[in-house]
Amino acid sequence: MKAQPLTYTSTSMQHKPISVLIVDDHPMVIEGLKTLLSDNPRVAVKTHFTNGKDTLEFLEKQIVDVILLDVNLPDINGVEMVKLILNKRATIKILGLSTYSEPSIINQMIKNGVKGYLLKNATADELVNAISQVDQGNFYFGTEVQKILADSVSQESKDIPKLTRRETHILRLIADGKTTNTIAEELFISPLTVETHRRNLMQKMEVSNAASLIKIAVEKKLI
Amino acid sequence: MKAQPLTYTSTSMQHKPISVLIVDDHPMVIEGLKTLLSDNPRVAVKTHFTNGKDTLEFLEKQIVDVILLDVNLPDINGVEMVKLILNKRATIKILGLSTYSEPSIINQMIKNGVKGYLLKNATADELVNAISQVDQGNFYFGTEVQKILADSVSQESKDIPKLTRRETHILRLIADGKTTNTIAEELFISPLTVETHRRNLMQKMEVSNAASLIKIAVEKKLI
DNA sequence: ATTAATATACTGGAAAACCAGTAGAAAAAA
DNA sequence: TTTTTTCTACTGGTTTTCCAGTATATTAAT
Repeated sequence: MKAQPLTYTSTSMQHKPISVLIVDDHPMVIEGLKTLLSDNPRVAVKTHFTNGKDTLEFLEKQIVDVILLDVNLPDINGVEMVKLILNKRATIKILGLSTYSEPSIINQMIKNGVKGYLLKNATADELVNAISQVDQGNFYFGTEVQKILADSVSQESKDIPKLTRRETHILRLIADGKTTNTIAEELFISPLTVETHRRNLMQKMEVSNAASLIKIAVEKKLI
Repeated sequence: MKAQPLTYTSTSMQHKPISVLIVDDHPMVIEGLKTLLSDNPRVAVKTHFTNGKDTLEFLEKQIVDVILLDVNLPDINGVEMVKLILNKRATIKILGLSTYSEPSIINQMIKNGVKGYLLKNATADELVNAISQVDQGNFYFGTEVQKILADSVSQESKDIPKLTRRETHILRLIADGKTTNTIAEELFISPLTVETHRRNLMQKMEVSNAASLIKIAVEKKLI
């Protein structure tokens, strides 16, 4: 059942295999991935590298469909790598790989254009599914990764102090870069009142200046 | 084969079909989706609704695996619906549906927790794949949707004045709510220097206070 | 009807930000 | 190597924010 090289089915037909490049500074991981993928005729591991520089050089001349990219390379960090690779070869699908899942890094990598993210404890099935999905141009993020991302998001939008309507309004105006006096004029109230609101806002947001106030407000999409 | 309740296969076992709820105010679309999905035994369309209220009422008592949710409902807008649905039933996977792809709305819906987004010109294969992926807890965003999202991102980060490395660094620190003196101490430079950088930043960003500076910086994802 | 929350407004003083102009040293680009 | 950019630093003065209180009229909520 698994020995048949040519098995066409209606939906998932498998033209030529997906060419994959593995980039990881840990040889053990490389071998592990190769083994896991060797069973599957839909995937062909083309070669591998253990650092960023060699990878980029290789990509000058050759191309692959999908890159399994470890986040922790010795020479160039993962976030930067994604940018450099896509700069060179915009069509390559990059699948981030990491043992741990640090939300900020994952977020940055997504921003830079990775198509998916896998933890290294992924099963063979997950691995193949992920490769196949990103090869088709879709995203793939493992359940655990999603959970971590969701956590970081919910943390972002959690404990947002409830602002009164007036406070929200004034916060928006502050964020627009308007001065206390301008706001006061606009709202037909005393500048001192605006000041008080600003202070209350800062207290509620637990910050000590308007800068942080606005940063938080913008980030939490309060305005 | 389909009558057997227990059929385990190694990889793609198809327990019971994925139960799907269609929510769209356009009957034509509903029928179209039903037809497209009727061919596939892995998907079972449970029922459909043409507005948000009925959908939410239904979900009080019953549950489905995946909801195909149109963005333009007559009573409740799509973004709001996602929030309301997930509030009630956090485990339901929502797949956004829309004829056009408005970046801002898509972004908001993603933020609110949709697992995927499909344009209405999707093929049957895409549709089934999307449903299957989100049912498994993965994300699915069609190629076209991704392109639109990428565009909106690049637009966000365009015409950003080029900041020097030092300026970027200091901007980040300012946005963190640190005072000039703190920054100076951290960077082992004079507060006056920090001041100069701040001024240059404001000039480059064409604003007249730190508030606007940070707002723009955060919005354009410079930091 | 009473309590609680919200929006309003003030004083007065310390700290920080903002503005305008100048200028030398170091690093990068030509 | 010369030029340009970037990073550094200063003077001196104005404006704004920030802090710590206090207090009253108007709304909501109980």
